[in-house]
Amino acid sequence: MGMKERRVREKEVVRTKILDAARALFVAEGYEAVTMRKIAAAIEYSPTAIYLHFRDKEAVINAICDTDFLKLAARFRKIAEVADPIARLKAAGFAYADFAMRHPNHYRLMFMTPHPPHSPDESVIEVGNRDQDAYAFVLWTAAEAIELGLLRPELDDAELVAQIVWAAIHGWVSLRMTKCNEPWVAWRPQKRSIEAVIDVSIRGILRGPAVSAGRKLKA
Amino acid sequence: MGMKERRVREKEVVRTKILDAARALFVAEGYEAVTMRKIAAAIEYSPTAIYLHFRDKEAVINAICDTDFLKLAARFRKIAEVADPIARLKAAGFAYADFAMRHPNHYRLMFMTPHPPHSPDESVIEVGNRDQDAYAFVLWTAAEAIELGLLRPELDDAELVAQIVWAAIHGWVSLRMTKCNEPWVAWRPQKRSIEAVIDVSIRGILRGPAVSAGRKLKA
DNA sequence: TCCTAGACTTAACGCTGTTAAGTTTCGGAG
DNA sequence: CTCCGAAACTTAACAGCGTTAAGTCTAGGA
Repeated sequence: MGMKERRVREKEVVRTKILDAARALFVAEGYEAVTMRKIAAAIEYSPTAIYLHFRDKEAVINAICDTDFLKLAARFRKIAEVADPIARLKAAGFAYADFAMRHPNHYRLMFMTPHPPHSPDESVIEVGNRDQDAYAFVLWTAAEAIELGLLRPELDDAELVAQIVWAAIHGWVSLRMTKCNEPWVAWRPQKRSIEAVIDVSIRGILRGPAVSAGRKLKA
Repeated sequence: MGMKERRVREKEVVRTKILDAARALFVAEGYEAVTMRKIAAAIEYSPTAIYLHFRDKEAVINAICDTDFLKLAARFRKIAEVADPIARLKAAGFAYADFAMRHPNHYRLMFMTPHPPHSPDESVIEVGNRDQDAYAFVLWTAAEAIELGLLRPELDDAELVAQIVWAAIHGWVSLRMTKCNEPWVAWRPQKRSIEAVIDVSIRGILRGPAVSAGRKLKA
């Protein structure tokens, strides 16, 4: 009976081999360096064997990114316990930046290269579920901050607020990644720098400290 | 006598043909779509002819980006006339975002893909000259804002301030570019969105309105 | 008239992702 | 036990890429 299941299990083994070999290449040298032939050589199969397990090269690398991004989701799940939405937003910002800097090639592929409209059905990640989808998490937190009246009254749109803070942190991350070795920009220490970015973003959206609602400059 | 100059002139013509053909491909379809063979076909030369005018494919595309980026520099030169550094920073932010959205492929190549340490001698752009180098422009403006005491006292580092606002706007631009068609993020109208990003960044770095120096929360 | 320098082409190399066709292996049915 | 069919895998190839070595052709200068 269990014959079929054994076959499935064996196939799963090869699939995992492929993913592990591809991941090693990917984290070390990035998308371009991952070659069907190199993966094949690493696992001692022929290049075409990979196509029995994945539709194409993109599918291989998407599988890697999907599984690895669940680790970020796990960290977010912890952060979700923070009650204060502002503190939560800050914590998420740090976690996001830290994750990105630790997995630069994953990050680059997922957030810095354009893709054909991602078909959600073939991904593990559940869109809109804030335990799996980082954007949904930020959106949820922004909505809560608005509801508690913590933000400036113009910022009544959670989607907009989420996009603002996401942009700031993503901008910091991606500039660091692509321009880290440029001689014409003097990067400050990573910790100090990301702290400043998060601090400025939060202050920028926050309702001013003890300034009564009516007293705002229009400039 | 003028024979040599004529030869030089003729060579320049071919060089320009190459650049024009390559630019057309580049703006329409991006780096990957620019192929030595396609350029060659467009100008009715053999692919190898291109190598008589450019070291390699990268050199062709760098030449395009360099010349086109001088247009951004021209806009910045106008903005340099704005006296108030805060207003100048805002104006530069809008100009930067506008330029990026109008030349997405240029922008992607220059700011969203990693390069081997750029050798400055073979580029037209003069690093550190704020009339040609956009980063130098922002740096200069940030330094002036600090000097005039317009920013929060912790932000006494022009380089850091420049990086913060650059990150925010670059983040907005690059997210828009790569994730513009994602169904899971509801982008707000471009104008409203970039205005919010710039507004939040500026408010985040600005000394609070009429809050005396001693009264800041440490949280 | 001959020579040389430069512009250009042809043919090729080694690499890529991908596919059509062929081989090998093996559990299950007759 | 034999045969079949399906699944796993390989070999060989295609079309494309950037790049280069070698050869051709043209025209100005001696």
